[in-house]
Amino acid sequence: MSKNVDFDIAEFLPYLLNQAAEQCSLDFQSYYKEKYGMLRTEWRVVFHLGKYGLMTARDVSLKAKTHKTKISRAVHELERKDFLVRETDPNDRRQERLSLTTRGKKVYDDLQRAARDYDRTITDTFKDSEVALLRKMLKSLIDPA
Amino acid sequence: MSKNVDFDIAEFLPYLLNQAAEQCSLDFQSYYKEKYGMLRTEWRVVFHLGKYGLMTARDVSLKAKTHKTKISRAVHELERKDFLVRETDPNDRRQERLSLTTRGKKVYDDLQRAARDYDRTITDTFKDSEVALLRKMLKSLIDPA
DNA sequence: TATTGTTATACTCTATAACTATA
DNA sequence: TATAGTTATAGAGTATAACAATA
Repeated sequence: MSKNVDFDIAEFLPYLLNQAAEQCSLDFQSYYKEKYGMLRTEWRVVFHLGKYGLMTARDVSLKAKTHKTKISRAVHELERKDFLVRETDPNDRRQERLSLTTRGKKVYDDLQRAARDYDRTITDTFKDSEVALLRKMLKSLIDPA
Repeated sequence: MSKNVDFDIAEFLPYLLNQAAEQCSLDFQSYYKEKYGMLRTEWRVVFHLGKYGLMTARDVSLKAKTHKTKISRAVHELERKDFLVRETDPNDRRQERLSLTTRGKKVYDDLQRAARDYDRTITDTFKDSEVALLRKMLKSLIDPA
């Protein structure tokens, strides 16, 4: 057999992160998927427009750390569902100013509340200091300094 | 605009978990993908067989918390790549006993070392107690008590 | 030449149902 | 009837290159 008997995949961080992310993703998906038929990138776009107001696709792409092709498709779908509108920037006609429709804003308010509730649910069992540390560590894993 | 100005998707746990998981996953993928052409479920199977020796697909499925259809395909691929062999259990001919080949064991040893190195790399900047807490919290998110 | 956004394409991953063969 | 494993299929997510329009 192997000499490295102490290594345990069940303790391997990429594995734990993947399982935890998948679990939480599935849980929260039930809000935006079943209620609004949205996909992951779509609610991310909605969240950004809801929080920051008018943005270009590029802005969202940078903020959400999501590739422009994903954003492009999500925007297209959200427009089709009447959750956002876009208008060409007259000063630079390559860009489009994206903003939520009234309907989109309602969806944002609803989802944002659901997100906050869900976040509370899963952090409930931990101390505030522990949750703060968790977030800090995750951010550091995402963006190694 | 919205009244809930304090909600920030950049602090939303499912979002942070997903980004961190994706980042780590990509990093570690370079080991098993580029070197051995393996996919995620494949190295998970290799890791389990490497650690626990002979197992059935069902055992792996339970241990790895991975659906049997994924395991089935991964096993098929690993067999094709000559990383594992299977033999029907004579006592219950529905089951197959899976085990790594000599080649598979070498791959396991190599990947396991790489995994440990990678795990050290990303936990290096944190205190041991912090890493322990991180793992504990991730496990609790995966399996809410 | 560079940038914004789109389209095409391929690959990976996930989820589910239907199936086989055995028990 | 139940279980181990397979196959088919669709949906979701990701990655990249090539492109049009504009700057």
